[in-house]
Amino acid sequence: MAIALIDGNNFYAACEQTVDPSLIDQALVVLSNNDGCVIARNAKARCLGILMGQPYFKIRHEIERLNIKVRSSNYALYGDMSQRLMALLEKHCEELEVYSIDEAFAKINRPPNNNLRTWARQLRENIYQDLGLQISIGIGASKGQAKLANHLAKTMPNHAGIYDLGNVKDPETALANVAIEDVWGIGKNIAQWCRARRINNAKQFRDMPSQTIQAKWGVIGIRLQKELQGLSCLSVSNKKIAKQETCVSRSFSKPITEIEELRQAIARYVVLASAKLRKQGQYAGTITVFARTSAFASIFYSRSATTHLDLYSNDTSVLLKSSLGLTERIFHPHHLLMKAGVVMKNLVGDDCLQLHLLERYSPKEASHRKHLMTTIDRLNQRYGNDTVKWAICGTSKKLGPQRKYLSAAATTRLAEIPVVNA
DNA sequence: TCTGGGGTCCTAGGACCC
DNA sequence: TCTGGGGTCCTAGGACCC
Repeated sequence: MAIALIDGNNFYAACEQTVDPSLIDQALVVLSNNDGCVIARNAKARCLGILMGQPYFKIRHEIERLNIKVRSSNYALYGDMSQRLMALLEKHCEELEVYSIDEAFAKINRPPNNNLRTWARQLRENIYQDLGLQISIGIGASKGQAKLANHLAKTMPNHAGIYDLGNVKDPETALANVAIEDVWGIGKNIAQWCRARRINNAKQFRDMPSQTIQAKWGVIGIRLQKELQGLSCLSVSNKKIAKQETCVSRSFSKPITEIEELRQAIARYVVLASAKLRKQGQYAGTITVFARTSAFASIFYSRSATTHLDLYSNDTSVLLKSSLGLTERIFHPHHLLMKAGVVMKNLVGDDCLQLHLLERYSPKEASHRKHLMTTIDRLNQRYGNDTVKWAICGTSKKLGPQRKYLSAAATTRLAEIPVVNA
């Protein structure tokens, strides 16, 4: 059994190009919420030296000078394209684990001749034909190897987006060519630690004494190493695992200094988080709200406050009541607050919801409330997020994100479908 | 002036219990 | 002066991912 990692190349940028043909052949970057920094770019923009994570305001002039196109992130579009991609992959793989918006692990049986290239090539063709998206496929004996192979599929131009660590001539050299920073699971800190010990690439990490790794990085480090050695420690599973927490947070487009504004912001996030809970079929037992200055502020300020609910809930008005009471505890009038959020924790599913002697509502009321929430969710889903609003959320523009370069909801809104002139 | 958002897993240490 | 041992639960913080 082999494991493949399949992902969309430059996914966000590619999605933008599929719905706007004028972007094809152009260098393109996609910005984060609030048009903060670069979170995706296509090959052309990369060649022009645009890096991931660069703050937009720092490179705006350069981007204009180089005539690079810019888009604000459009998650409705990416989410929808992702669903289509995953549905297609499911058809072509034995077992599929959706790992992120543009990635999935797949289990595949190796054919007797050990050659999976034919399967992979066919899959790439199908996806391109149906969605206009390019994918890369990495194959190995474990998730770690599959990730590594996927990296090689992208960086070795003569492999046409497919790399099978279990069926190539010289995997050792390829491994030695993967910088330690590019290994899945190795971030800034572990990489720094490795470099200091002259462990500079994936091969050296795989072969270093495991006791050394164990002593510093514990089970996580050991697991990483074993995965690279081809010993599978992380299983591939298509089961949806219930979330342990759910968070909604945003940066503001301008700093806020009034408690009323903070209250509105928290209210908006609670409304979104409650809808998320209902979609996931979960109820929260604990709510944390937080507010902070910009991470780059001269004096950093950050406060959080937590409350435990008497009864688990996913009813927006119940959660609003509990969380708004916490706002005073996190507000500070002399700090320019730039970001706030709410975290729902201690989540339980429909199936293991404990009944309580002192139920909040009578059975009849409870059923009414549930019906009300479902109706609100449906209306908002169908006609857009703010169709039914809670008055407490207010109308302040500061709290909404800045998205100057937003593309159309081309796949999720009938009125915005791209028009093709024959 | 402007620097994203939403997650997971693991560990250490404190509080508390018997 | 002496001041146990073993366990659980919770939280904060570190590290990482896309």
